[in-house]
Amino acid sequence: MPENDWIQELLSSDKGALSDKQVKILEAATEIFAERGYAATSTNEIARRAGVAEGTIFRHYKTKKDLLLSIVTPTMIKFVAPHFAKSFAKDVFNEDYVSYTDFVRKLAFNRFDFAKKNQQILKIFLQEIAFHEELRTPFKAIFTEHILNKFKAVVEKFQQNGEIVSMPPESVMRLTVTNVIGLVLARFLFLPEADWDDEAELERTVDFIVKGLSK
Amino acid sequence: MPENDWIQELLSSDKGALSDKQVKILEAATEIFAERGYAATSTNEIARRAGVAEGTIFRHYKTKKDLLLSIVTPTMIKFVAPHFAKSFAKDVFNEDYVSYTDFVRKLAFNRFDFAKKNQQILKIFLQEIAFHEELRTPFKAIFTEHILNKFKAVVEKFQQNGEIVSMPPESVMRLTVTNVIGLVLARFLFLPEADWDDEAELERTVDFIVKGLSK
Amino acid sequence: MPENDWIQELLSSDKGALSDKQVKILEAATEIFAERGYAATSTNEIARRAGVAEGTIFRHYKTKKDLLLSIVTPTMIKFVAPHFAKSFAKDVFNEDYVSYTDFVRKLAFNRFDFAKKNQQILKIFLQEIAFHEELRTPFKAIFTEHILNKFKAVVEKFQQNGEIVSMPPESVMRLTVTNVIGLVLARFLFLPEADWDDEAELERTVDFIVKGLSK
Amino acid sequence: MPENDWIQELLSSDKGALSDKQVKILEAATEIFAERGYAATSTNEIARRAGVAEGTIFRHYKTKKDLLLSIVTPTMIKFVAPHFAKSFAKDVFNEDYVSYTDFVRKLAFNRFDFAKKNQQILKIFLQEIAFHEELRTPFKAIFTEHILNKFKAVVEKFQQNGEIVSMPPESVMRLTVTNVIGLVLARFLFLPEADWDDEAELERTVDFIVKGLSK
DNA sequence: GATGAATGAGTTTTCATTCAT
DNA sequence: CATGAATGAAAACTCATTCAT
Repeated sequence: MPENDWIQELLSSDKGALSDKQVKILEAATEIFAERGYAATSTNEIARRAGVAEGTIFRHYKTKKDLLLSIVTPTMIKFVAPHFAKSFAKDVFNEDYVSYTDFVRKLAFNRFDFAKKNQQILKIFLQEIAFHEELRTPFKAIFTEHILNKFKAVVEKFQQNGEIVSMPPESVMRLTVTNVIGLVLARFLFLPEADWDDEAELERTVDFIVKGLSK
Repeated sequence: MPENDWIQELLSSDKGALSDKQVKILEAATEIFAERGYAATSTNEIARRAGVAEGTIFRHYKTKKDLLLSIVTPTMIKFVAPHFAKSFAKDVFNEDYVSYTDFVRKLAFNRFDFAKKNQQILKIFLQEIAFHEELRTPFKAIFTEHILNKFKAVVEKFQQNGEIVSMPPESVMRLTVTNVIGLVLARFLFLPEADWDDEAELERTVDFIVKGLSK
Repeated sequence: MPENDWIQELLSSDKGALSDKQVKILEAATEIFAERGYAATSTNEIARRAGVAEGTIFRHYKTKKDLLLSIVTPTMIKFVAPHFAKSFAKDVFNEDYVSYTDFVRKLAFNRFDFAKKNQQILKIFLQEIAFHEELRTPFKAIFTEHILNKFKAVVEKFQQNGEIVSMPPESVMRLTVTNVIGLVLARFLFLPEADWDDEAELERTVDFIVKGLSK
Repeated sequence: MPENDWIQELLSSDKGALSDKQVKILEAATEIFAERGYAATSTNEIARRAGVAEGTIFRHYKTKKDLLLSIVTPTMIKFVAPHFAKSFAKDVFNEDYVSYTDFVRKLAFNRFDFAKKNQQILKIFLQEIAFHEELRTPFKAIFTEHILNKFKAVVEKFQQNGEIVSMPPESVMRLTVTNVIGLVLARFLFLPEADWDDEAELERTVDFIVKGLSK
């Protein structure tokens, strides 16, 4: 079940003190939130699928929303925060790239892999960020602090050395990110049943971005 | 309120027999569905914002889901079906284009404009299509029948005449669509507050797509 | 539609001023009350089956209960009150009988015929008399005044002349009535689908009563 | 409260795991269903009379109809199914009778006693069987399987030995049953206030049936 | 008279949350 | 710690009745 990879990571992370029941609750909630959406999911159903009593959920999570945040927030942070050794930010931004191509390839493959392992949570995140301030605010903060400026620096570096076209760095970033996310969503959300050659499609997408931004 | 443009069109369309209260219900429901999501919206709140009794909603729409479908379906159809004279399909696909650039520009400006006028409904649609079979099935059917093959034909034509690169037409379509939708979402959903130069950003996006796909 | 015979009679009776729509409402209500019961029937459904607007019902009948009473009361009265020329009371009680057999035969055939023509209303009556004081009180009054004493007199007459057994007249009446009603209910309510020889079964029932009560 | 005898039996039966509140709900529902009829009873009122929250009802019974069936079905089954040691079927049909008189007496006293102890439920049953397929179908099945043929065998035996008259056994059964039920209904439903000498009335009824059917 | 849209009180049912065991 | 019965507030939906047209 690669969609629940995050739980393994949670378990092996420092907080690690998750009881057996707690893990089952998180797994069940993740599944059903992804299937039906947060608001349409009842705690009763989560309890049943997790094989625990309804009261047990509230022993570990004060409210249903607490449960949602407990599922989504760590992944959201892991998506960005640099103190996770193998994280995106470290991998992608804290290295020196010889070319924008290099950078985009790393970015795309890295995030594609991450999405593959966290499909359900990412789906929940995408659905719910629109409706929960508690998700939106920290996400914006983390994103701005850890990603935005580093990304911008990378873009400006390769604009200055002439590899990529002169336009507002925000536009470059938007176009780059759009295509990575677009691939991920098409692959895992919209057309998961289709017959994908992941490697080839990733390469095509990277080539497309780079050529589109080339001078 | 350009987000509710669709109601004007509904009113002027053949079905047109919408009572005053019915319009208010549709407007209120659209607003709140977009704000909080379908499942988190109560009919009581819709009634209050619409200024009608709760029972009135159910006189016009058998169930809450019926109300959702009544809001989303017409827009979904209008998005595609060719018998609406000025529709997307007619505009974009039933013409001859001298270049893929031409086609992409038309597509991007046309859909950008449509999205601008139908922000709320499109947001609702994007949120809810994941959870309602009643939305997914007809959408797939309409999309497949009215868009897919025509789009593919356009792509293959310009692949044959050498304007765009040789790769699976599905990939070309995906990359093209991703960037149009990506722009629309960034503009109206994720960063509506930012300082956008719509014209310029559209042009940049079109150029990017075309250059990225050029041979 | 012999079950709605009563409406014909209503029409031809003195009140006779029933509009076309009114008749349709009475017919529809009778049907649905008999099918689902009074409490489980909505005025909306009555209106639809009658082919009139819901408001029209309330133009003719102040409340839903009014409609019920309008359907059930005349039949209930007709069942007993002597001023309807051809009524039960006249037929059965105001004549001289040469034997109890004679009397029971008349009673049984007469009421069987009446039930056959008023199945639906009788069903409604039986169901609803348990729950509506407005039905129970007048029924008791009419029954006591017009039936009870006359019936008792008949019984006592044939007890005195030795045709039937000595026991409390109330018991004789109960046993007699039970068997007439029992036949009617079995025939029209419980086992209407069975293969009945009405004539023979009536005769059997009459014989049974008379023999059971003989000295 | 002899009308609720069934609950005692339910409690002492194998399922016995009825919580305190559950018993109160069943008692309250039985009372009000009998008073006003199923359709005219609100779950809110049941909850109030039972002294529980409305939600509690639905924790134990998925729907209001479920509650009805939970009340009526066990009694209905107990009325017939032979595996209840002291049940009607065992008592009445599985013994050898020396005469039809013997049989009718046993039947009448036995069912009279049962009715006395289950007045409310039997009233609900009689009212609602007309409107609920879920009640009608199992009742017919149970009745046909456990009663009909055994009863018929008894009748035919005494027709052959000449104690009772030659007529279709169905008619004999109808006349017999009619008078037992007729007595029960008169006694407990129609005229419970009257001054009854139960013993005497039962004897009269038995004598009447037997004499009426004698050769 | 007839209509049917509108009402609002009421109905059944759901659900997050609590708490005694 | 875990349970699951109980809660009560709120949800979706129904319905008899009214009233402007």
